Amino acid sequence: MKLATWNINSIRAREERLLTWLGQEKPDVLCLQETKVEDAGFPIAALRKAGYEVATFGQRSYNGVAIASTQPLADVTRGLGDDPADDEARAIAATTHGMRVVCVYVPNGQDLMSDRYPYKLAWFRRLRAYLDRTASRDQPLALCGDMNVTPDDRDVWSPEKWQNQIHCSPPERAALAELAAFGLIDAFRHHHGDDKQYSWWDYRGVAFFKNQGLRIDLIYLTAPLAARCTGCTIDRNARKGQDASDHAPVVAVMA
DNA sequence: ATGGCCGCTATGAGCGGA
Repeated sequence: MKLATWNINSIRAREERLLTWLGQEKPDVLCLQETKVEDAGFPIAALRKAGYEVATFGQRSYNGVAIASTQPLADVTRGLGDDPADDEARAIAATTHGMRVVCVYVPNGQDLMSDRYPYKLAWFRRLRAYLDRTASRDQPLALCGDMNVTPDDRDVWSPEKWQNQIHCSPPERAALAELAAFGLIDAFRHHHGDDKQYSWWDYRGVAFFKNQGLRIDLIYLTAPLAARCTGCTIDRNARKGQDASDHAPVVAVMA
């Protein structure tokens, strides 16, 4: 069973690329972030034609998450369910292929002085509370998505340049660690020792060519799923060429 | 030191992204 996550950076701008990738990689479940479209504009028919059921939680212009699966999606929930005033579409969950799948797009935070920074840190606490409230570390659960934080310096092309910058600040890393303390294993790190591989590269300049990236797109697995996980890879090829998202897909394989 | 690219929008410049 193949489980993937991909910050697609606009589902409408990336539809053809996504369908090509699905045809090549054939994941059983795919979590999408930054779909950037309201649900009515999501290309559900095209995905259905490709063999996927889809649950969406979108909004205009920004954010937006979705889960696609080759099997039915049950018990779909949208948002974190704790704050009706927060209308940012950043979380969707569903049960499929015998596991609970939680797909998230964590707030970027902009910079450490922005009011988006405390919102980001609070969002991590809310996500942890959501897991505590709705799930168990003993169930097969995958938390996938764009965490917008590098877990540690192995996930940063230049820790010196990025020290205390957004995505790398100690409070963000502590918030991510506190989330993982729910009982989650970073599938990529679990299988790759100290490898420096990235899932995002800046569009500007030669960042991708020079492999100046960050690993911020993660697949977290509870122990029952991690025990079945035989590998986790970052599909750097999907970042190549014209009209690529600035993020690469991350793929985990479960026996 | 700064910006460099990209997608979005009751677009034509500004915002957010990371």
